[in-house]
This record gives sequence, structure tokens and C-alpha cells, in this order.
Amino acid sequence: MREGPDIARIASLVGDPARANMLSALMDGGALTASELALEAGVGLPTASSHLAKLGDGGLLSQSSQGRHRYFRLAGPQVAAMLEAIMGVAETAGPKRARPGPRDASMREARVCYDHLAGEHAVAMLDGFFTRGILDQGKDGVVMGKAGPSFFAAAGIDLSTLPGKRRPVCRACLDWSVRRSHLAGSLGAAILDRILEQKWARRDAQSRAIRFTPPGRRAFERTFLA
Amino acid sequence: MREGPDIARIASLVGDPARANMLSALMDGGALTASELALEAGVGLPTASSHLAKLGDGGLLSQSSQGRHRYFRLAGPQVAAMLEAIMGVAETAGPKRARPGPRDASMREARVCYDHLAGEHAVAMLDGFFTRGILDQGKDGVVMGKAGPSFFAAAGIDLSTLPGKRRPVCRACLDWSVRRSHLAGSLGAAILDRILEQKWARRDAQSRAIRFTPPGRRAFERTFLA
DNA sequence: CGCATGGTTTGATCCTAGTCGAAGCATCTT
DNA sequence: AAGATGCTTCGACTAGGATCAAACCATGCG
Repeated sequence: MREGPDIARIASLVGDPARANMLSALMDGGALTASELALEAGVGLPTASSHLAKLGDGGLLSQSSQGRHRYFRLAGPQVAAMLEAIMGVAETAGPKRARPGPRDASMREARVCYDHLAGEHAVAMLDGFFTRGILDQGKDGVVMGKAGPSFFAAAGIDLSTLPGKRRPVCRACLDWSVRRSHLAGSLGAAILDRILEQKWARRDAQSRAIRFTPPGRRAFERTFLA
Repeated sequence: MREGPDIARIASLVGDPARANMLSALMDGGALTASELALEAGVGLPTASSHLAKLGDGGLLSQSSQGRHRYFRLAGPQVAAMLEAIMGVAETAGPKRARPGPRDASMREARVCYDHLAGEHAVAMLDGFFTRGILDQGKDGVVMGKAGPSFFAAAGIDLSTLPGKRRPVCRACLDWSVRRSHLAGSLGAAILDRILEQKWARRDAQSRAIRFTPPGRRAFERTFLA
């Protein structure tokens, strides 16, 4: 008999297919209503409501009521990181899975992870930041490097607005498709915002995939990849 | 209805208390027999056998038969990393938990994570490695730095024996208690080996905690922490 | 107001999955 | 061989939990 964190309790929350679908649907960091999540999970409204209550009690979801709508979102970046970690082993440890099709390929290339960019592009970007001294691996994880401030200013990102919230500015997040780190934290979120704001890419409505336009991809590479 | 990795399948494997206990017991990277795991999980032998079969099919455990014993261990470092991630949210998202007692305090300070050192000491060590140029954050994650070879030679670790296996030499692993990275990979494993071999510390028999002897702690700090 | 819409609660149903006793294999010991 | 030990399989029992229909609140709109 062991002690330690009650891992079974929260794993069993994720272990139900309906709840897992809901959580996956929220992995893009957005907020959805109970009925949307019911649809997403392929389950009736009462069932969904019950599931959502459990996820709320379990601390995986936060809820906010607006009028007669009730919005649910992931409780925080840690929850998203955990889900990515589970996806990682599901991908490799899972039984013979159909090889990732074209849709999955675009997910591998670029997708939203909670509120920041993930996938091959994001991993390459973080690598470049390190080698160019834009970010550094410091005492408290990832930290701003010497070349950082001027770089981000040139890229149109205002660093002064980032601190102040409770979340760290820089954070590393393990990528389940590439299995290397990409940049999370408020800086990661700001970069994704910038990409979308410039209309270099748009979010797929159905999945978490990010689709770059051809000129957008070039602009992204010119700006963020050396 | 979503696609993507079958997250519910593997989360539900972890979601059963008996299986969660077994997995926790294996988090130290060691191998245990079916009966030991049954005891650890507080469950009968037939039940344990059934659980172990499921964990094996699910790809979370690897098994090896030696004589009439059957040994089980975690399938790989990714599985351990996932479990640590789940522990992380269980720790924060969990409901009012009893504040960590003395035993948990020693776990936070130093413990085994699969096959390498985790906890505050390990996080401080990796930080020091980065600032002293012993390791660097390179294109492919953590990589040997300029000062590395001479440093590890002085510390009694033979780098030439490390590569060759399928696992990376250096890897970052997110620490659930401190929520910052520590060093995994074969180099991380070699450092832990060295610490135990020098008898600077011993492993707690019951938990994953690592207990330094007073002179051992000084030697560790002198050797690995600046 | 009255009605529609979004969400929760209740109650009943059903089924999966965890549990163990007993019997069955396999392997080691004597 | 005969016995002991470690583990798995089989069979039966049970409990927990997922599900939905129907009734019940709450909010917004005309």
C-alpha cells in the first residue's frame, strides 16, 4: 500500500471515453458550453452534465457561468501538459494503430497546445531560440536570453505586458508528437497570438491543427526561425 | 467525436487503484514479481495477475520470465514521465490533501525517478550544470557542454560507456514536486549509480526516497553542485 | 407574464470490470 | 517422482458507474 498523490483518482477521471473526448476538445485552450461538450463526447446532455461536475470536482476543469450558458475550460497548463504526456504514451505504447493520416500529419506539423504553438514548427522554433541566445536555460527553467528583448521587439511582441499574471513567462512543454520540448508560458501564448493576428495561419475549426498560408509560413520562418 | 491517440484507454489503465499502486511501486525503475506487486497493491494474486496482463497488453509494462518468477517493470522512461505528470496535477488539482508530512519532505528533497535522481537536489544539480557549461541546451534537447567531459571524468563517471544504447544520454524530465526539470537519460542514471556506489546515500526500502548520509551530502554538494 | 432554451437532478436500468476461491500449469527443489 | 512454489485461468459474485428519460430550476426573450 502506497501513499503519495492520488494518481488513480485523476487518471480514472481521464479514463472514461466521454470525459477523455471532452478534455481533448478543450486542449486548444478554448472554453466550451456543456451542450457543445456533450456533442463532442457523443453523449446525452444529462450524462455530460454529470461528467462535467466530476471533472470540476476533480480540479481538471474550471467553470464560469455567463448568463444561461456555462463555460468549461481546462483548469490550467499543468492539466494540458499531463494530457499531452498521456497522448505520448498512447501513441507509442498503444496497440497497432493506423498510421497517422494526412490530417494527423498537419497536427504533427503545427497545432495548438492549450494556448501556445506545438508540433514540429514549435520545436524547431524553441531550438533556434536557444542557439541564438534569445532564450536560455537558467536556474528557473527557461529564461530570457541576451538577444531576447530586441528580437521580440522586432517580431512585434511586447514583453512588458507579459509578466504580472501568476503564470511564468517561459516554460517548456513536452511535445507528444515529436517528443521534444516546445515553448509554453505567456510568451508562448503571445507568439501564437501574434501569428494568428498577422493572419499567417488560421486555426482549424474541427481539430487543434494550425494551417499556415504559403506566404504566412515564409513570414513565420523568416521571423522566428533564424 | 474526436480521433487522435486513444488517451482514455491508457488513462483508464492507470485509473484503477490497484494498478495505480503497482505502477507507483515500479516508479523506482526496478523490477518486481507478480506476488510482490499483489502485496504492494493490497490485492489477491489472481486479481494482480489479471491487472498485470492488462498493463502488459496496454504497453505500460514489460515483462521478463526468469525461472518460475515473472518480473515486471515500467515499459520505458516515457511511461515514468507520464506518471510524474499525473502526480503533478494530482498534487495541485487534488482536493484538500493532508499537508505533506516528514516522509513526503524527504521525497521532495531527493528520490528515484525511474532510474535517475529527482527532487530538489536533482533540480539544483541540473541548473548548476547549465550555468557552468557542463551541459547545454542544444538542438536535440540537452547536450554535453564544453566543460562536461573533464567534469564528469573528475566525478568518476565514464562517459564512453554511456552511448550505444537506444536511449539518449541526456534528457530533461519534469519534476512533479518542484515542477522544474531534472536530468534523466543514461547520464542521469549513471550519476545516481555513482552516488549509490560511493555510499553517499541509500535508497529507502519502502518508498522512492533517497537518504543522504551527512558526509555523503557534503560530498555530493562538493562534487555535483558548483 | 408565458414560452423557449440551457442546464441540473432524480430515478431506474444495465453492464462493465474488479474481486476472490478453486482448480490448472509450469518450474524449481529434494 | 513427489512436493513446493509462483503464477495463470476459470467461474461466479458483486459493486460501481455510465447512461438516458422525465421532471425540475434558471435565465433570457417577446
